[in-house]
Amino acid sequence: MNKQKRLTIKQVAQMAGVSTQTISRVINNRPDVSPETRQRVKDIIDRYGYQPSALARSLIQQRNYTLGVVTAGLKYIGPSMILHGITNKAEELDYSILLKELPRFDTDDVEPIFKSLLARHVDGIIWAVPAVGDNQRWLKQTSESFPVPFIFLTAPPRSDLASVDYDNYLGGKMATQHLLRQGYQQIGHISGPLDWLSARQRKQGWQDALREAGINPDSMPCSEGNWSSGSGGVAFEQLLANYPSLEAVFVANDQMAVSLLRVAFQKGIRIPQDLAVVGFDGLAESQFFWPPLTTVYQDLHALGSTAVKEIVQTIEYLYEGKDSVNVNNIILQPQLIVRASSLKS
Amino acid sequence: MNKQKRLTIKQVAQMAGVSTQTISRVINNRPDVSPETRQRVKDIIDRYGYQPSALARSLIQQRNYTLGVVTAGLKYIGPSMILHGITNKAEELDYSILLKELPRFDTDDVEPIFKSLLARHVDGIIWAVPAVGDNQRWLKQTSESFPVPFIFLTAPPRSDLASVDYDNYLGGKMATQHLLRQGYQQIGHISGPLDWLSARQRKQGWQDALREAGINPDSMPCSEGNWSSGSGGVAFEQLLANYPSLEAVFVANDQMAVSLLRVAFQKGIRIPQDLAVVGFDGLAESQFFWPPLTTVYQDLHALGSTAVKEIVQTIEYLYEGKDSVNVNNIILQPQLIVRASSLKS
DNA sequence: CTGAAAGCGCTAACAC
DNA sequence: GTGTTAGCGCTTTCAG
Repeated sequence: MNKQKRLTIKQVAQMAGVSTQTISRVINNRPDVSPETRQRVKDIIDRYGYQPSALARSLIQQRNYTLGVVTAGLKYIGPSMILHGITNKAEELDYSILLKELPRFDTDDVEPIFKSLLARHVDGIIWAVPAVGDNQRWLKQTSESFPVPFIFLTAPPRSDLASVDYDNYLGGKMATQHLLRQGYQQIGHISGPLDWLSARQRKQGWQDALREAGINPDSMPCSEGNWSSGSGGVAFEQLLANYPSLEAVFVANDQMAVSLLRVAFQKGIRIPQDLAVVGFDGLAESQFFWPPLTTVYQDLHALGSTAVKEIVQTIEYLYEGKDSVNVNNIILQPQLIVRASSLKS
Repeated sequence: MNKQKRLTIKQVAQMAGVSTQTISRVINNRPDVSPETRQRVKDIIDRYGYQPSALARSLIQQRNYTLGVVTAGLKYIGPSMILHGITNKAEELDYSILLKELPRFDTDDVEPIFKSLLARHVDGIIWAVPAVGDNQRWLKQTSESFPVPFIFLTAPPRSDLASVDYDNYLGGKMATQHLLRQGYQQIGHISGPLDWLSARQRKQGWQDALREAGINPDSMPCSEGNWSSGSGGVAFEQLLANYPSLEAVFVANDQMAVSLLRVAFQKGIRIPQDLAVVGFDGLAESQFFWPPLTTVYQDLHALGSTAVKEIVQTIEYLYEGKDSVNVNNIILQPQLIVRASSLKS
C-alpha cells in the first residue's frame, strides 16, 4: 500500500506561488481573490486532490460539524432504525457522526463515553439509549451542566432537557381501544420487560384503556416477556393457563407476537376467530405473518432524523450567538395498522 | 443550558503553577515528573474535569485513533449486526468510529465519502457496503493508492486488498447438500436479487452441489426474490407453478422464508412432510417460525469485529514503521443449523 | 486584491 | 525534574 502523505495548505500555496491565505480564501469561497488566481489555485487543488484538514479547521474555529451519537443494542432492529434516521439526516445537514455503542442497555458508567466524545469536540450529543432500569440515574446529577447541546431519544419529558420520543402510552391505548371497539372484553397483555420505561408505558396504556371502558384492568391477565421471540410464546402459555376465557391479546412487540402465533397454531387456537392479536412496532415482516398482524407502527427513522434536526438547530443558534435556546420536548404519535389478526370477521 | 468553555492545558498549567509541558507529561503518564507535582496536577485535573483535546493531539501526532466506517442499509438487520461487531471491537481497542451510511446500496459516488473521512484524519477505513451491481467499480481505478489502510467486508478476495467475508458459496452448498443427504432430489432455489454478489454466490453453491450429486442444476427451478419477506412468497408461487413436483427449497434468506412458510400453509402444503425448507442468515427469530427453520448461520458480529481487529493491526504495524504489511483475505465459514423445517421424519 | 503575523490546544526536541 | 522553543494545518486579523 502506497501511503502517500496528505498535502498541506502550505505545499499547495507553494505550488501556486501564493500565500496560504489565498488558498484558504479559495477553499472557503471567500471574496477578495482575483478570478485568475482563484482558477489557478482550484486547478492545482483538483489535480493533486488536496483536501483541507477538518481537524485543523475545527481546532481554530471551535466547531467540528460532528455529532456524538450514543446507542445500545445495535443487534436489534429498533436501535438500528433510529441510527439509520440519524445518519441520513446528519449527512443531509453535512454533519459527521461519531458513534458509541454501550455494551449493555443498563450501563450507567457513562463518564468515559462523554469524555471521549467531548475530547473529540463533538458539537452536540444524541443519547439514543432506551431508558432501562436505572440507567438514566447519572442524568439527575449532571442535568444542567452539559458543555454541548444534548438530546434524549427516550426519556420522560423534562423542561430542562431536549427530547424526542414516541408516545408509547398512547400506542398501548390505541391497540387496546381498537380491540375494545371490535367488541372484545377479555383483553390480556404480554408486556415487555418492565424495567424498560417503554414497556411500562405500553402496559399503562392498556390498563387505562380498559379502565376507561369500565373494565377493571387488575381483573385482566398480564404476562411479562423480554422482547425476544421466544419469550412471547412462553408468556402466552402463562396467560392462557391463568385465564382460559381470553378473547384478545395486546402484545408489546411484534417479535413476541411471532411466537405467540406459532403457539396458538400448535394449540389449535385460530386467529382471529378464537383470539384477536395486536402487536407493536410495525416490523416490516409483520404483514407477512400468518395471519397478517395488526400492529402499532412507530417510524423510528423519523425519530432519528427529528433528533438530528433539533440538535443541529440548537447548535446553529448557539453559534449565532443566540444565548437562550428554548428546549423542545417532542412527542411523536404512533399509528395503528389494522390487519387480519384482530378483525372480528 | 450552561455552555462553559472547556479548559485548556494552558489554564491547567497556570493553576498548577507549572508549564504546559509538565501537564502534558502527567496526562500521558510519562516519567520525569516528581511525585508531588504529578499528584498536584492530577488533583487539579480531577477537580476541574479537564479533558485534553484529542483533536489537538491528533494534529500533532498525526494519529487519530479513529476508524472510518462506511455502511449501507442500516434499516436491515444484517448491516446493523456487522456494525454492532465493529463498534464493540473498536471500543475494546480504544478506537472511535466515524460513521457514514450510503443513501443506497448501489451508490457509486463514493468520492465525497472518502474526502470527508480523510479530511477528519481517520487512521483506516472499513468498507462494509455489500457488493451490489457495479457499486465497486470505483475500486478498480483507486486500487493501490489508499492513503490509509483499508478493509472490505464484502468483495471478491484480491491480493492487493484486505478483506473479510463469509463464504456464501459454501453456505449455499451446505444448505443444498444437507437436503440431498436427507434424500431429496427435486430441490429448487429462491435466490436473492442477482445483482448482489452474495445472492449469486449462494445460488452458485446450490447449483454446484446439485451438479456434484449428479443432478443437472438447469433442470431445477429457481426464482428470484429481493430479500424482503413479501418477495419470498411470490417467488415461491412461481416455483410451484413451474415445477409442481418440488420436494425441497433452499431460500437465500430467512426473511423470504417467512412468507414462503405462510404461503405453504395457506395452500395446505405441510412442511417438512410435503416440502423441506432451508433458509439462510440465521435470524434470531427463525427458530420460532412454524416449523422452526433450518438455516445457514453467519455470525455477522464476528465479521465486524474481525474487520476491526485486522485493520487496527495493520494501522499499528504502520505506525511502528514496518513498511510492508501483508494483506489478509479472511474467509469465515458459515454454519448449518438443522431444525424441523428440513427433517424427513 | 494579497500577504505576514499570531494563535487554536497540544506535544517533540531540546535546553537547563 | 522542569521549562522553552517550535510547529502540527489551518484561519483570523490586520497591514499594505
